[in-house]
Amino acid sequence: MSVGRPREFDSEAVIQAAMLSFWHRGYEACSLSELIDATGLSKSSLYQSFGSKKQLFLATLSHYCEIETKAMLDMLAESDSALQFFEDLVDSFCSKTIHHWNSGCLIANTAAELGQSDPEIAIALKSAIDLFTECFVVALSRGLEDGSICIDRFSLDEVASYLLISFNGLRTMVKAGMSERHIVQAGKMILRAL
Amino acid sequence: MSVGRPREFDSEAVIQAAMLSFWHRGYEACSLSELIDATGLSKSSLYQSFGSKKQLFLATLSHYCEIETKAMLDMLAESDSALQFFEDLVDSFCSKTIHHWNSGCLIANTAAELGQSDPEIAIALKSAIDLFTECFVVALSRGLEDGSICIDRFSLDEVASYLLISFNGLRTMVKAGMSERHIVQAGKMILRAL
DNA sequence: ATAATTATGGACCGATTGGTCCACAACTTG
DNA sequence: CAAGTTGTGGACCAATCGGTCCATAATTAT
Repeated sequence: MSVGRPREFDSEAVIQAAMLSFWHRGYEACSLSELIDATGLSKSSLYQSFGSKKQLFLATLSHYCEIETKAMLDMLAESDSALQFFEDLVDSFCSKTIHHWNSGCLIANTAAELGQSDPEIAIALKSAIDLFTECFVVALSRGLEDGSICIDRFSLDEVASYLLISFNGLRTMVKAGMSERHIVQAGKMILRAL
Repeated sequence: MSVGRPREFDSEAVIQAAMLSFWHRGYEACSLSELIDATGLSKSSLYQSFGSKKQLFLATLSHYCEIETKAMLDMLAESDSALQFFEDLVDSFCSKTIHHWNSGCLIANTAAELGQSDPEIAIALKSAIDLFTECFVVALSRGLEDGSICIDRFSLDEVASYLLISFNGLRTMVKAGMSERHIVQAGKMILRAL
């Protein structure tokens, strides 16, 4: 074990709490005092452990990618078919309309708010895109195997990108307050491409 | 003419300048001093004319809707067919990948950053969505007339919503730095629904 | 026990935030 | 010209921003 006073908090729990704050409020709007309240850490502990607000944010971004892709792959594994997986995924986006629990997708939010303005965040966004795309590629290829999905004229990663784009649009528009009927029908139209 | 000292600036030009600042930097990140620099107004003139940062933002939102929908309807009027119009629209989104001139769509950016957190902005977002949807409905019905577009199983406004959603996803992902090939191919897939 | 190391809380920092206020400039109307 | 009205620039404001620093607590290694 290392020398010195042991840390009194669970790093992952802290990142999880910070992630929720950033997710709900956006990067700029989420102040240090909010992060301190949410994580329960003192300012100095936060800075000692993560260096800066931006670095903490980058950590939450990669944590987000990790848990979201893991959740999707679990969901895929339990689905009867790949198509069913995608339908359930779309349903989960839409159902959040009702519960007012919607904060969109952290990646899409970050892309919209910060885009390419910061090089480090731009890199994180790019790798997040790649990760989610890869996740959908896995699902799509299972769909080709189990016959629930049919793809022609496009490659797997192109279709995966299409889904990523459409799903992000869907979640953002849910957040924007689009009517549930339009969201649900759009979800069906998106999946008609499969 | 009204009594008192006449104002020395053009309201629309000020809103246009403010719009560009908000668009490029986001609501929270765009500070008052930036707005003052961009508009050329003094702080007191800005507050006298618009009341607050938020109200100025609301004004820029409605200005954005006005000029963007007008531009789209002009584009539609000059298109050979409605399908051609949508293809050109998608091309215009994609070409911005190259020019690094991309700031996404102000409505989508605002939805992602602020969502339902502020009631007045939520209302503005809703009416923006309705306006853009209506714009697409017009284009789609022209497509039904000129035969360039075929719709079955869905109503006009549902397809319009689908396009709004997909286009917003597209523009956000351009901003996120997705590769041009994936963007272009996704654009094609989106339009396959028509 | 003591030295070394790390964690923590809180005081403190300059800069900036959105916003107010007021003296004065500039104009119209009588 | 005087009275009335509105626009403008800049001084000013409390609050908050992200961030630093340091004395002290808590632990391990010697």
